[in-house]
Amino acid sequence: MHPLIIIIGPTGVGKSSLGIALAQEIGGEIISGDSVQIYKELNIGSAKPSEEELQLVPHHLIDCIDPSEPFSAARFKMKAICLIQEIRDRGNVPIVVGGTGLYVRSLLDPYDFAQHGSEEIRSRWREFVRLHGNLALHKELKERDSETAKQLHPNDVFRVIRALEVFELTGSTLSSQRQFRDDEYKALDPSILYIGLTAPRAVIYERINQRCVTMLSRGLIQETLALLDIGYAPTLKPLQSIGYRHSLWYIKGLVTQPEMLRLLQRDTRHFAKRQLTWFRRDPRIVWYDIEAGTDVSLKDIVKTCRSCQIRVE
RNA sequence: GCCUCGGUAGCUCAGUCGGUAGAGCAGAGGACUGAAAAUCCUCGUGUCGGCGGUUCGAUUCCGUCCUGAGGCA
Repeated sequence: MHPLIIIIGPTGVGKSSLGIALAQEIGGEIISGDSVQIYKELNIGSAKPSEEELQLVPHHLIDCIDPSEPFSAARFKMKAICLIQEIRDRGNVPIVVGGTGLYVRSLLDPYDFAQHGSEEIRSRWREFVRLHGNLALHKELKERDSETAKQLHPNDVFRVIRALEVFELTGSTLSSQRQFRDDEYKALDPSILYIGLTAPRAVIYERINQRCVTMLSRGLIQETLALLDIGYAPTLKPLQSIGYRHSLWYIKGLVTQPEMLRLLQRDTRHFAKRQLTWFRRDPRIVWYDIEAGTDVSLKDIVKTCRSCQIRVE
């Protein structure tokens, strides 16, 4: 048996605490599937579990990468797969907890991140866009990989450049390297339990609004200032994420604090909606509504664990 | 009580020299293969405050009533 539990869901529904409770219940170790909590120093804004919570059960891939170090879905996949094996070897149950859809999905479906990235190639194309515009860039891709070009909107410069980069690096098209269609979901091994945590939209939004207020009172802006003090550049990728981006606007004097809060709340809500869009179409997820009460969910989940032969104490 | 200015999409408002209306914000749906908390696409019918009148036709003009803000008593 190769037990694995995955907990996903929109931001702020309580994935972390469910993960911890479940890990304590069945002897699990947590692997974070979150693209921001992985960074050190980013605590308040990433809603990282507290020191005390992190002590309760073993946590991995959380609070472990320097904010200046580039990270990616590819690196996540590599590390997470090793960790899952190690945890199983220890006789524990790996529990992946996180809201970063691509990261989590990369563990379940045959995503091929084989082609290495090249910052040099990317910046060359970025310069091309600056000079000739989105449409010209898209045309370049069309000439090399019309299949992928058809799937990408010319304004999605980010992905168009990635496709051009892959072509340049490998000499073959991204479309020919695809191993599955995006709407294909591989059947899961019966010992994998894939849990989605959710709530009515209004509840999710209310929790988010409240959590943003709490983040500010806990010192989100001070945390961001401290990062700058240490010497981290405001242009670093992790500092462009929700919360830190907003703090930087405030610090630069672009917005007032009430305005910053408003935008922080709005962007977090939008983010939660995107997460739901991503996860909603995955038919393998078993959804639990937190309105039913987390305790009840936990009991149900443990029961489900037993019935699908996941080793439980 | 009188005068003035308002009452149009969930919110703030624009507009129609009379031919049933449109922006921003909020919201919704979707995409997603090495930045993914990123990046990107799509979506605006609402008794134009109520009731009458004029008109072929009124949200637009007139009357009246309700209602909000301000001013004068």
